[in-house]
Amino acid sequence: MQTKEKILEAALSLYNEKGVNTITTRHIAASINISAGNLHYHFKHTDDIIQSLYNQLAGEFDEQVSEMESARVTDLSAIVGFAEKSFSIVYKYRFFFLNFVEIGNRIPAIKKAYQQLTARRKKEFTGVFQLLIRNGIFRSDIPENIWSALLTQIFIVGDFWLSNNELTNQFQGKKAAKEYGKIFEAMFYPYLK
Amino acid sequence: MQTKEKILEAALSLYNEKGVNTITTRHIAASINISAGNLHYHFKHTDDIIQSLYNQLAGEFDEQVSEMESARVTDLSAIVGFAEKSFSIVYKYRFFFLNFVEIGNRIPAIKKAYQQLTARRKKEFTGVFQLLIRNGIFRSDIPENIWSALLTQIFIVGDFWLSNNELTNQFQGKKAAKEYGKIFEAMFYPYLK
DNA sequence: AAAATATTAGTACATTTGTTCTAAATATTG
DNA sequence: CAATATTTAGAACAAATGTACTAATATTTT
Repeated sequence: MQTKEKILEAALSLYNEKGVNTITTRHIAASINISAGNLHYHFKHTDDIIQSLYNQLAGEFDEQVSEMESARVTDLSAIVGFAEKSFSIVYKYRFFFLNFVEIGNRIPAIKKAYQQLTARRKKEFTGVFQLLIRNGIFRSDIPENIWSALLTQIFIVGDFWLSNNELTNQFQGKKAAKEYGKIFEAMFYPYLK
Repeated sequence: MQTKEKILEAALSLYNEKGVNTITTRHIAASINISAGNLHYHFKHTDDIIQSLYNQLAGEFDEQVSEMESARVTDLSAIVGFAEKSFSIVYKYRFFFLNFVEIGNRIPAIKKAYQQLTARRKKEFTGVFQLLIRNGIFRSDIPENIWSALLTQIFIVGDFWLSNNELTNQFQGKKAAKEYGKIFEAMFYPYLK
């Protein structure tokens, strides 16, 4: 494996484990037995590492939105399936979501990219909702502004379930994604016909 | 005003404005024209300042939960009222909520206190839900696990609406609380009879 | 194989930060 | 008013951090 990849892999692992603010380039370098100088040859600035990891994350989300685009959504299970995939991406890159605001402020390009990604995902979800209403899965008596609010709720829960877990339940490892998956799924229950 | 109070006031203001991680004790001291040495006479450690601010925050929340306890909740407007109050407390101490996980990990006493507070608020909300079902405001055909999931959703949205705003909409000042208040209120809509 | 290029370790430096220490000034108490 | 305690400013320090620089080594190209 290339040094560059090794750095990214080690950084992700350490950031996830100890938090993005406690890990320095020296820690990352030491963990793969290279010098700090070498690390900075590959990534001039620490933020370049974080940016690279965000690009990975965004790539995986993009892929998932594309799948959603091309899939034929006929019932709730499709949404649940996408949610599961989202949750596992969030878990994989959890250090971002546990410090999202700070990272977004520190690296504006990340905030901007995230906004675009969110806009795209929102549009996708709106389409799915309309389809599920037409198919008689979702209630047809819900006003537009409630659907719109639901979308925001979905994104808040989708982005911050991990933070809630960290602060309260502290389910370990993949169990967290599983438990919060159920909570996420329950969001749709009262909208079912 | 006592120096100690001045420090807390300045810290809250600067933390809210620039984020808890970019502000140092020197910044806080400078902003009220005292020396860093003096500041550290009043607060030996930086974290003592944050802890003090958390105690203030928890006090205001406690007060609000107590009100909820004693109030006679007969319709949704009561919940909305409590939510508004919560939202304004969150806004007042926004730096916490924008970095909650990190602060909680850095100062375990805060995490612990927050968990207890959350437990108390959850119990309170559960009581209110039951009342509203009995009063025919909420639907009576919702299974227990869905109510329980709703509670968690409520706390996630209640704690992280600000983070979502920071990352996406960026409503300024009190407008943010107002807009997200609407989104919060909408959470209850599909549960209404 | 020689030359050019890329990669690496190690050192060094400037800055920042939390905190401690000292001595002066101020306020409080007897 | 004298003694005592509190508060304050300012200097000083050690540790940490990001990153630049240098020289050696390894790899690739010609």
